[in-house]
Amino acid sequence: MFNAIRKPSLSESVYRQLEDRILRQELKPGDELPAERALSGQLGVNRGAVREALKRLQQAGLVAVRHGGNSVVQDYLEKGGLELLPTLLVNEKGRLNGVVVRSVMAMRSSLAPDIAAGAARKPNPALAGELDAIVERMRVQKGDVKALQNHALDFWRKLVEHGGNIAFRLAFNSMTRTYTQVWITLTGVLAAEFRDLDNLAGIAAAVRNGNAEAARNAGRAHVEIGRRAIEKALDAVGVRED
Amino acid sequence: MFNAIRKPSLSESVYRQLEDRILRQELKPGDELPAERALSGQLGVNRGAVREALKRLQQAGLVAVRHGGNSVVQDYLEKGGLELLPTLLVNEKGRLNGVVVRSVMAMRSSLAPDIAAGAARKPNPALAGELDAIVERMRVQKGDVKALQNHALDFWRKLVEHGGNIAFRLAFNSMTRTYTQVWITLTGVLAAEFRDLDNLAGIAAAVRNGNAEAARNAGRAHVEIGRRAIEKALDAVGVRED
DNA sequence: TTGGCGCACTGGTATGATCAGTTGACCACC
DNA sequence: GGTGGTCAACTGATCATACCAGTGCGCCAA
Repeated sequence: MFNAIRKPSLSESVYRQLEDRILRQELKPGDELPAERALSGQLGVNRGAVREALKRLQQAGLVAVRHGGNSVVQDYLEKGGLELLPTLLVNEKGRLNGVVVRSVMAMRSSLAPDIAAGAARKPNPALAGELDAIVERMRVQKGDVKALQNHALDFWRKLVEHGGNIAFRLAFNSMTRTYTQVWITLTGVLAAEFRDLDNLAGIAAAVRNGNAEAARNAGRAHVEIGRRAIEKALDAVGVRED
Repeated sequence: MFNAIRKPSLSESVYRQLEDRILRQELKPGDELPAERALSGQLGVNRGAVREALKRLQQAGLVAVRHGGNSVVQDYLEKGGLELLPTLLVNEKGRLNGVVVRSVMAMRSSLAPDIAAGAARKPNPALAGELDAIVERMRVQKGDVKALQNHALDFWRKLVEHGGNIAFRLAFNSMTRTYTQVWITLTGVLAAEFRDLDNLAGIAAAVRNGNAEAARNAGRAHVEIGRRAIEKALDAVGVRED
């Protein structure tokens, strides 16, 4: 296959640059940004592009725009949302930030059991059938880790789609975007989890019977496999505990 | 005290209007928006304001903007993040959406125990002291539910700030924004939780000793009180289970 | 000390022109 | 019939230049 060519717009480039500088702490909370006119001059773009970028930064909680005064950098730890995770995940050199990886995996471990339980609150043979089908495909392709990874993501997407919890679903979207950004890096590390078909089958069975507790336990056991694998990998690279 | 007066900008108004129409399903996924020039004409604002709003909608995952073609409404259930919760929480008449409330409370129940556990992973007497101080203030003001509500939020904010998990922290920000939007409505409903100082004190003690499991259990017990209260209130109003 | 005034900043809004990507109709070719 | 080229009519993207509106400061008179 071929990859589509995407040319980022000017305002997109401006946004990325400012977002990066703020998240990398080059611009600290309380700092004032240059005036829009000055910024557009320094960046060599028209003022409209700068304004579009500033509006997005404002929405992301990274800057505060005040009519009559300069824009001020905000503390993303107090104002930001989960959308920031993909950017926070990698540093300026494109290397993974271990602390952020740990955080995301911990959050996944918190939510996954309840996502599974939510989908299994009532018996749902139709959904269980779809889940079983995915597990079966994984069983067939047990040697192809990349295929397993795709199927695993599909499995959880189905669960969260049918759980009826919109907060879980929106959080899942943010976490998926974070995850897919380091997709290839984690393929190998999470292989052990991808091969744990027993717990996935257990979740499917629990969904069929409407056994929320069984789904919760199987879900917890499943994602803990991946979490431990990540911890082990991070320890090996020497990322400190906190 | 007095409340500051804020006059929304044009692009803000445009954004709100389009966001609302999309989240209320008036504009469905796949629908094409009018051209920017047409939209600015219909809304009676300049094109820049429309473009600034569209950039924000794009960032929120609500529309896809394509050079050469019209912008297309996206499925927020697939593309949106937690930032959408505050808007989803209330319908066109300003009434609470019970399904969304349930979702948020469920997510809170998932995260809170692990947030408490994260803060208690290692002994932290300093933090424990601050937490105890908050609990003590709550004990003194036991009759003032609004004050209790503020202190409870402070308590959890301190926990999540010191837990070292950035994903929890960013999710907490989104949930807090959702929560504060219906602050007064929930004051009375959650009163029972606010008065449960025993579990909060238990969390503080666990933080002091570095007893993560104790913190997790106390946290779970605490938020479950509020969750059950919400469920009861929703049932009374006749919001169906799913 | 207080309040009013004015200037010099800032962001907010408006307009009109031009560049650039997308689509579909049309047509000449093989 | 399928291929590829051309062109016109859309669309968004970028630009330049005004002017309106809010903020903060210094100044000065009451």
